Amino acid sequence: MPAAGSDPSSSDGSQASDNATGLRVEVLSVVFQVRTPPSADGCDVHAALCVLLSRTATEPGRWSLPGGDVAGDETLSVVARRLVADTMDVRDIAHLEQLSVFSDPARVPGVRTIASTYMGLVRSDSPVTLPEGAAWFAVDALPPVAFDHAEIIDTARHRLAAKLSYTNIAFALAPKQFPMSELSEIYCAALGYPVDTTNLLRILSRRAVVVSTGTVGKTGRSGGRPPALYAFADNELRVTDEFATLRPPM
Amino acid sequence: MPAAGSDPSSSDGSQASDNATGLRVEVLSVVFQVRTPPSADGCDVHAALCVLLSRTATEPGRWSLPGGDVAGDETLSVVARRLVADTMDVRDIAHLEQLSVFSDPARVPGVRTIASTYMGLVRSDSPVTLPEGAAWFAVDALPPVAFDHAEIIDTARHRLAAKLSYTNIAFALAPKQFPMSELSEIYCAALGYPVDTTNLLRILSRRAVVVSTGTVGKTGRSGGRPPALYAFADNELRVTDEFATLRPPM
DNA sequence: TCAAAAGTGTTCGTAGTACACCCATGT
DNA sequence: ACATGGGTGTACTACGAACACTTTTGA
Repeated sequence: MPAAGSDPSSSDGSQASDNATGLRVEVLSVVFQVRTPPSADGCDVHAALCVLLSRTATEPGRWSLPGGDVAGDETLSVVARRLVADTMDVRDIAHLEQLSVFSDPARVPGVRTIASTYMGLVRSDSPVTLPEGAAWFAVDALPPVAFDHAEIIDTARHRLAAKLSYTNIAFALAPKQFPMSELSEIYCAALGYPVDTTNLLRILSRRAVVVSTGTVGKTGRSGGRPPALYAFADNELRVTDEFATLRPPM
Repeated sequence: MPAAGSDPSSSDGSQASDNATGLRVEVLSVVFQVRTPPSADGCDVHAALCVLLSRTATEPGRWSLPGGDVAGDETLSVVARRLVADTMDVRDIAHLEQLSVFSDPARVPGVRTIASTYMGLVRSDSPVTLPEGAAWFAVDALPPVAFDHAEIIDTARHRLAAKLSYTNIAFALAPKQFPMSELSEIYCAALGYPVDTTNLLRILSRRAVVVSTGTVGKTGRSGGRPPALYAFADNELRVTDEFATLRPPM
């Protein structure tokens, strides 16, 4: 009733102590890379969308997302980057963006913990070497994961799929230069269904998302015409199809 | 390096004390309603997208978003609803969803405060009576606002505009029943540009977002044919145009 | 019967899909 | 020369924007 409003400096002591008695804020990151999944036992050796996970110390047999508690005077996106670099040795995240906050009081046992989550993308040609206890998993073949991390990964998958269709977000999944067929495979892996390479080029060209570099690549293992190499016009997120409908007049 | 991962129970004491020494989590809500703005001084007495603000205690002359610190074992969306109800007497938020987390260490002076923000929508026919020190402001005519609240409001505006074009989110802005012309005004107010009523009906009908109720309304002040009344098919958020492009085959 | 507002129908442009056909290279 | 993969061109479809025209009411 008193118009305390949102002014944080007007809060009284009882709330501050509430914090001190057990509110924890953790940052979790869903790091994606399109790569050949680890368990290439036989046939399907194609590229797949993979997530970065590490063995959980306290819950044997379960895997969890990289992250940790908030500390220091850093923006949370900086915290997310630092934690992934420290625990996973992954330092070249090409794009990082916020996902939801997960705040269910029962999401983890013990101290009430709120998770602020992020999605990070690593280019497919980025040479990552993981430390012990860390691994990539195809999103379609996840191991048992801790707490609500499966739900968080699912949120990230859907976010990525949605943004592929109306932004240039794939710049952070593809190498700096690439033949269109490779980009098509990346889209296919991230979306989960095939994409026509021909039309992909047309769409991305019209929107000026992708430009030709003029150079050509090497022809593949079994002959064929050498491909033209393309590159993304921007290296940061851009919305390329803002209004699906209800566009402003003119 | 040690695979602490994201397991919160594996964190050590230093981080917990870090929390205790001054990490605060606040929840802020951007509550929108399409209504006639307060300062109807003359001509433009049309409906506008308005935001709910209250006078700030510590920063005289500035207005701020409703909110407060996190306390108790509640999900943050419940906290947001409770805080708006307690401080603004607004209890019928038809839709509430998360916006971003704002975590710049310098966003408010004093104790480091992370803001988890929400957007709430109130139906245009909802009869709200605000307490002293609270008021609606047209988003195009905001008063001086505290801290980074202007940025938060801007984020909410853009989120709302985007979702109007690919979801049924307008169900939470419109009355339960309405003539199409009224819905058109609501879209116009929220988007900031005129919307063709004819085409709006066609689009929303095809997507089965809006259905005819069979009933007709009263004709307006200056004659005219009485309008058919429509209603939204759902009362919760639904994505109606998932893939702007790159649809799955078939 | 005239103005005002609602509803219907028509035309047009454009983006995206599907697919056939042509080109360049290695073996 | 032929298989293999890359690139170009051409319908076809569908959705949405714009706008003219008809219908129904109150004054």
